[in-house]
Order: sequence, then C-alpha cells, then structure tokens
Amino acid sequence: MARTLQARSVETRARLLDAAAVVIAQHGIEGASVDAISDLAERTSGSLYGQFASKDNLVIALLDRAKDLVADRISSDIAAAEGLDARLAALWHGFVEPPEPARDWLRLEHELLVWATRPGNVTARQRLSLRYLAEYRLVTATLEDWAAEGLVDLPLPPEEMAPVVVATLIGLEMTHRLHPKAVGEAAAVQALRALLGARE
Amino acid sequence: MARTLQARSVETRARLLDAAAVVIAQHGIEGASVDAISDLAERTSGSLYGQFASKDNLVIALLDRAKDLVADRISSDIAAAEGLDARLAALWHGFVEPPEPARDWLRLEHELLVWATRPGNVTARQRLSLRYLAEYRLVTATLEDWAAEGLVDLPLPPEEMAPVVVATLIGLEMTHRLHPKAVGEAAAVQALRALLGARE
DNA sequence: GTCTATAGATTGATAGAC
DNA sequence: GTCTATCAATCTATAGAC
Repeated sequence: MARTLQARSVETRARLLDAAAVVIAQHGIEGASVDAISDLAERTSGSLYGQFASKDNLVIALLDRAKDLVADRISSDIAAAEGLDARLAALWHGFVEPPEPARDWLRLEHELLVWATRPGNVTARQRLSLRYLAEYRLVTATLEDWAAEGLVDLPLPPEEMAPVVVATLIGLEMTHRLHPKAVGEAAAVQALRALLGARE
Repeated sequence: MARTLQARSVETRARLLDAAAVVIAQHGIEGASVDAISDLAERTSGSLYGQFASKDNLVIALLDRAKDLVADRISSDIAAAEGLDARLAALWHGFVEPPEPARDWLRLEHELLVWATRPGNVTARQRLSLRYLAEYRLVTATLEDWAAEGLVDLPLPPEEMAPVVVATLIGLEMTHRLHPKAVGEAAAVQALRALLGARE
C-alpha cells in the first residue's frame, strides 16, 4: 500500500514536470501559471505546492532534468552516422530541426537559459551552469575522438572547443527559429566543418 | 506652444522606451510591469497607454529600435581595428563583453528574441525577422570586404555566412553569461578565425 | 497627452479536510 | 500527498478630469 501511494507521488511529480515543460515552452516561465500546469498534468495546484513548495522550485527541478533525454538520442544518432559530414548533419538535425515531439525541447531550454541568467536568479544560474559543464565534458570527449580519428584538426584544445560548439548550436537554433530559411542543413554543415577544422 | 507639447510627447515616448529596456533586461517581459516601467520613466501608466495602447505594442516598438545604437558603435570599433585578429577581438568585446552601460543590451535582445519566437507572437516575430535581415546585410558587406582584402577564405558565400556569424555571436554571448570562464577572448578569436577561414 | 482613480481579472500561495 | 476553497497581492487596461 505504501508502494502504490509512493508510486502515485512519483507519477504526480513526473506529470507536473512534463506539463510544466509543455506550458513553459509555449508561454514562457512567467506566462505559465501554476493552474495551467497542474490542469494539464490532471492534478491540482495544491499538489504542485506539495511537491515543489514554490513555482520557482518547480522550474529549478525542470532545469536539472530537462535535456538528458534528447541529448542521449543525439549522441546515438551521431555515433550511428558514418563520416564527418553525416555526423555534423546528425548534430544539426538533432539540435536545430528535431522531429516531434522533441521540437519544443530547445524552446524550453532557451526559456530556462534566459530565466536562469537574469541578474536575480543566482541559484538557478549555478544549477544550470553545472549541467552545462557536464554537457561540455560529453562534447569534449566526442571532439577528442574525432581528432584521434584524423577527421578534424581543431583550432583549440577539445575542452576549450566544446563550449564554443555548444554555443554555436544554441545560436544557430535561435536564429533558425526566428528565420527558418536563413540557415539550412548544408550551410550549417559547411560552417561546422570550418569551425572544427575538417580535414577531409 | 504646439511645439513644446509635441516635444514633451516625444520625450515621454523615449523615456518609456528607455525605461522598458532597463526593466525588461532585469526582470523579463512578463516580469516587467507597466507600473515599474512608467515609474522608472517618471511618468504614469496612463501615459504609457496613451503612447502605445498596450504593453505588447510597447515591446514591439522596443523591438524596432533596440539594437541600432550599439550596432553602430561596434561597426566603428571594427573599422578602426587593424588586422583580422584585432577586428575579431573588437567584435567579441562589442558583442559579448561590452562596457557599461551597454552591458544589458544583449540581455534585452535575448528577452525580445525568446518572446518574439513564442508560437503565439506572429507579428512580433515578423518584425524582429525584418530587423535581423537588415543586420545580415551589414555583416555580409563586412565579410565581402574582408574576403576582398584577402584576410579570409570563407567556407560559404558571404550572404550565407552572415547569419551563421550572427548566430555564433548570439550563442557565445548566452554561454558567456551563464558561464563567464568557459569562453574567453582568445578562444573566441581563434574559433571565429577557423569559422571564417582566416588566411593569415 | 498625461494625470488620478479604479475596475476586472489573474496570479502565487496558504489552510485545513481527507 | 492531494484535494477544495479562498486570500491577498498584483497585473493590464479603462474612464474621465484637466
């Protein structure tokens, strides 16, 4: 019995986080009311406060788990691709033009990023900063592999290159959202090739 | 007399826009109340509605005039610099680490960008899109100059390269705000050199 | 065009039953 | 832990005087 109650609690938490991700991606953090979130989760705002104590806390919890799912998928897509261009194309598609339902994932990521870097939100910024550090480590490892394979001749050490690559992808996605036709797959691949010092 | 009344009106409009830029950069668009904005402008919320009819309209007006001032300054800094590295460093400093009081300019730009690209805000997105198109044209012209001088060997035609450069700078700035130590001037210059296919 | 005053709606959060 | 009910604060926007 304690099992099922606990399971119910875990599910409520997950439902609220999922709902928050959707509503925030659509309306922004301040535009996402606790009522809208709990309604979509088919729970009440009372349960939201039981789980997270405050709206800010809910957003911070979202910050921690937001990206991992999609990041994993992108990694496997890249690993499956053969040759540098195919891998860069996989990176582009995974990041900038992902298929549904992941399309909104980076929208959410941007909302969180902008929110967390507001002068006031110190806790959130530190939290997000840690998660991006982990992200950089993953990219660093991938770049090291590519360099070892002789695919690229990086203009910077892999660990300095990683944040630049992430930053470039973030910027490309944001530009692409504003201006879908300005940057396409072919242009992105060429730009990434130059950035990484492609050899072939 | 009509002169001075008109002048007062023009000044009110400017004061409201300036105040909106400051408050939005700090608290985001939804977090910036019309009262906070009009207080900082030393006007009342009534005058705000007299000028802009709605809060959204005020933000859209801000969208149109936001960037020009700083863009001009950056252009002149770049023109003054000698050699490719100095120009890229000027670009980095103007964009990512501008001196006060321009520090908040890109914060505002990001708030507007995220807001305008929400699924609902069609008008705002189109408006901002136009402004970025103008921006791309400026960057295109600069890249053409650099290519003509033999400083760079671009991996893409200048007009396709321009949005990529802007996107990269936007991403770098966002990353830098989250993580000031992750990317420094030296790394940014090296990365931009690679991206542009620097020859020297 | 700008002010004062206020309407009308919505928000984040709390109290207490179960 | 989740619910119902509700409060106090805040917000956008409007009305009418000047």
